[in-house]
Amino acid sequence: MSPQTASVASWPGSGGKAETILVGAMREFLANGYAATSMDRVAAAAGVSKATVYSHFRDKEGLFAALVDRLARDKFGGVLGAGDRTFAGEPADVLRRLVTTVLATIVDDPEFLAFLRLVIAESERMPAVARAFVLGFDKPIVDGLGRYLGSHPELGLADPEAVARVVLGTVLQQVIVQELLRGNEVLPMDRERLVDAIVTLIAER
Amino acid sequence: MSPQTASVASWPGSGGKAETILVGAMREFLANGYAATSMDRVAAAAGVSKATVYSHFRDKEGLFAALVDRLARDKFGGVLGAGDRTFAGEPADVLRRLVTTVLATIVDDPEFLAFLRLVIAESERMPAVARAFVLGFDKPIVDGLGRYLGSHPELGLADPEAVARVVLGTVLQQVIVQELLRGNEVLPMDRERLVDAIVTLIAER
DNA sequence: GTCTATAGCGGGATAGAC
DNA sequence: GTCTATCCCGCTATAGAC
Repeated sequence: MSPQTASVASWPGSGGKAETILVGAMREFLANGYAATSMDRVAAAAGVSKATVYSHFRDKEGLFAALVDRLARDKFGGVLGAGDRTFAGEPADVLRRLVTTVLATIVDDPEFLAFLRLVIAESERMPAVARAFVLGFDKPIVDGLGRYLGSHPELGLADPEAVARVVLGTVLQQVIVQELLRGNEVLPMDRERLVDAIVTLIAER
Repeated sequence: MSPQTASVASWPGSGGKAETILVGAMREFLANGYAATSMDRVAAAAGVSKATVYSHFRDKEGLFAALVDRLARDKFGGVLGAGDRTFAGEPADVLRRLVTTVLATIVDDPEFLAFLRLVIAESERMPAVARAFVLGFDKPIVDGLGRYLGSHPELGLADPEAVARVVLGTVLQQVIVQELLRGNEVLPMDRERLVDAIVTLIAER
């Protein structure tokens, strides 16, 4: 309906407050998690009263669902936003570009990191959110890269889709262990070494 | 006043209730997360009164810390428990055995899965827990496998430690995407294909 | 040590004025 | 639509009996 950007935009009939509330809710939920976030804090963060929050969203779960929907739209576009150019060129170049881009997109975006943590944290109680994350984030990468690798028989890959999982895993490991779990403080690993390693394993020998 | 140390206060067979309380707390915290778990539910799950819980643990945070300590001891031993035999033999065999064992250890243990989810969920508010997880789980695998790969120059790996991260990432990806995020329902992938893929990439070509 | 009972507070959600 | 004020419940933590 409304292809919105990240800036403040109006929603027909809402006077723009739903947007303000969502922004406040985003800060609180991403910082504290679902259970530890109170509707009082959401209202305060948005600069409105609690009753106003409830006039725009049915309850806490409804607000959270709207927030997840919004974050999914905002964040998933960036990863494969380059479109057809993402999977164009020599395998080594494509792999290096894809891994570097995905890593930078997540690691350098604190909101994306907090979003990932929140989705994992609530995956048991909100499985629909978890599935939406897999469909919007993991599936495009695995499918796109799997098809690309499969279309290059000179790589000699018996199971390109499984290899795409290895690539995705390399990225996820860096994001989760080094960033979310603060592994950088006790078990450092530069992104560049990881990129070199995965590119070499698949396309440069 | 009471036996309130940071470590486990009693053992099975010692007749203590701290053990019973920890077992009840484990079920509740692993199922509901930290904030959504109430001390009433912990007491009920353990079959004691709330005051008894507070006589053995200073507060909710202290109980949680003792629980994490306990889970770390119980779970981290299993992964590399085989000891020296873990990194003995031909690279392809070692890799296949290691990945298969670690995957089975985590995926087939709902408690380990819930523990991992909990550690990620609370990693922002409890960074010490996150670091302990990295040191107890990731570091032994990365260091051990990295040294092993480095001691086999016939594999032609320029950066064995980074390759060890790729292996760890392959495992983590399967655990997080397929199990925690329920990817199996929308984006299936068998463990065997993943194991074959990573072994082939590193040691069989 | 363990219980029952309760203090004290903050949570989600709503009523009613404007 | 938006506010203030409030209801009612469940939470953490403790007091006091035994």
